Amino acid sequence: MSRAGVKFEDIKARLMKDEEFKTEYEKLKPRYELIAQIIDARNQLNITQEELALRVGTQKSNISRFESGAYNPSLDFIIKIARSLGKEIHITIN
Amino acid sequence: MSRAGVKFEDIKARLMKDEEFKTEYEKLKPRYELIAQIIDARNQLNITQEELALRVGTQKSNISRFESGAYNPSLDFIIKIARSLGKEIHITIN
DNA sequence: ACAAATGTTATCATATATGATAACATAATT
DNA sequence: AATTATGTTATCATATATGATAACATTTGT
Repeated sequence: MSRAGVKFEDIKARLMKDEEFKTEYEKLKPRYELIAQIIDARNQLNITQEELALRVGTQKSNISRFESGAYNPSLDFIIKIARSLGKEIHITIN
Repeated sequence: MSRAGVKFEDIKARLMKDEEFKTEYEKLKPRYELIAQIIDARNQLNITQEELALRVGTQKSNISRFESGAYNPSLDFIIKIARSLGKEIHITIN
């Protein structure tokens, strides 16, 4: 159909990818937002990853791993971190 | 000291246990509150564990296991369930 | 009371989170 | 620039979450 350089198939593929990306992002959003809050809170308290690790009862490498968002933490781990920062965690769905 | 039947050591042990219980409960509270919300939402939609499992892409036994609170779910699992119920999940610390 | 639907529990296999240690990279301080 | 503090990445062992299936229990509806 189109004589221009861009083919529909390509556009569709691109849009699909955007959709996929959006869906993936939506799935990961809560995790990233949580991590951002945790990092903020740790910075507010001016404590290092190592100090936080100590309070949580784990290693600094695990805190770094968590803050990097590279994996899917358990609820307990999240709760422990929040509490170690003197924060309460609230989870709501709506 | 006391001639009564209840010994201080026993009272202390009891109080310690209460403290332990309280601490344990505080740790588990967010999990239970989340589960309660999930169960509520599922009931609102009038869908079975099996139907929810289908939407999540897992087995009904896993949903039952989750709703029973018997284990420590991953963040992704929680998010998937919430989304499958048409809900957004919000996690805040403060 | 019976049957069907729904929820629970047990079990196994597999994937992955976490604990733990060490090496490395980067930033901060002097 | 050199040292120290902080954060990152890699790796391994172990515990546990999850997928999956099946048997069982309980509730619901007729």
